[in-house]
Amino acid sequence: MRPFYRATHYGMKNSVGYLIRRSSNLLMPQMEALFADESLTFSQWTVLMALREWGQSTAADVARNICHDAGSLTRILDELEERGLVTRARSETDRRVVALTLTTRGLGTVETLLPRVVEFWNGLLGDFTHLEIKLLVKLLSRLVDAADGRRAEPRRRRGFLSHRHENGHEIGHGRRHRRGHHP
Amino acid sequence: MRPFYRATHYGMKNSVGYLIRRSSNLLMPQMEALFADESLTFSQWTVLMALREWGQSTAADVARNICHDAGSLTRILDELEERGLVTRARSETDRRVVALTLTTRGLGTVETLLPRVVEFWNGLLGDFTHLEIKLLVKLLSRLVDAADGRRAEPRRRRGFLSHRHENGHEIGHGRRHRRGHHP
DNA sequence: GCTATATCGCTGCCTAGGCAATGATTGCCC
DNA sequence: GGGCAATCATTGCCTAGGCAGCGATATAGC
Repeated sequence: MRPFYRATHYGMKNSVGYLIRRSSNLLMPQMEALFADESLTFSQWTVLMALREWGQSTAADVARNICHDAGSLTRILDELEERGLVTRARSETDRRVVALTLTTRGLGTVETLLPRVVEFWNGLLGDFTHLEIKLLVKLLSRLVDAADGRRAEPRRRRGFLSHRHENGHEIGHGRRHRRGHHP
Repeated sequence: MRPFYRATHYGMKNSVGYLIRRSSNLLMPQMEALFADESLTFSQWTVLMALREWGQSTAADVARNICHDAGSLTRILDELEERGLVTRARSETDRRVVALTLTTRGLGTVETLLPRVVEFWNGLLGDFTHLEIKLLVKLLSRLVDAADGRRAEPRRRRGFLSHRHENGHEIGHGRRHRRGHHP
């Protein structure tokens, strides 16, 4: 395949990287504004969505799915757990693993907020045809896949929890709210 | 226009927001890896590209163009100036404004790094047809425009420097390298 | 059974970047 | 021509998130 870009013609206007970054920088704050009254971060929202969508899973899996730092995710989960939106339960079959579940309250929050998100996107994409949106989604998905394949293969394991539904018992013994908590 | 998304069918796989964020999170680190030996941040790179592309402009304009926090940009410029890649010159016609110019060294850096970037993107988009890439760029541009229009109208002024080429003189009197420098 | 290696969740540390406030300017508008 | 509001670059403050390192556990090789 003949290459698309040439050094002599490469500009920001036709650079996918620049456009991605710019749209990300523009969109994330606008998304967060939708959750202001629930004081949810966009990252927190994404975690809730991920759990709703893929059901029970582990922190490591969620981190990979939403492409987020695992260490940072721990702290997000701390808060979500404290607010009663998700549940952590240590797995019996693999004691390294903590199974995450959306509580009914957490699910409720998602269902409450979802209409706003949908409305936001419908408004934003107001003068895109359905075909164009589908195309955009498809192209972006392929881009993500390509970018994902380029990271030195942290192979995405089959979800260990996807077929078994038995899981351990509660372990919520007093988590600190945030970092920097040193009495 | 009939809306595209519905709350009942909204999932991450078909969500533009999720895809944008994910690709951004995936791509930015990979881009930065390209500049590791020059120890350039992706943000720094973007600033250099912006200056190369739009010629001399002001910090505020660059901040808007690349959609970056102006305060943070000051610090980026501090470093770029210290490394001799850009030049700050206070404008004579509007003394609030500092005109930014890419030095020859800065331009050289861009020219050196550009082939890598081009190669990276050509590789990443290896199994996209040219038409698909053009389509992606066009759709993303429209998305950016839509998202940009939604921010309460911080009206993008005509570049004040775009037609006059006279500008002030040097002002590089000892900038601190980084923040937190308080002797 | 025993060691080496990988993965899990978690923590401390550090930096980039968002936000708000500042002082210096400019232009608007009456 | 004299305020008033907007814009500029800059700064300090604070937080989210990337990174490296940890102990616990699991797995593979022998």
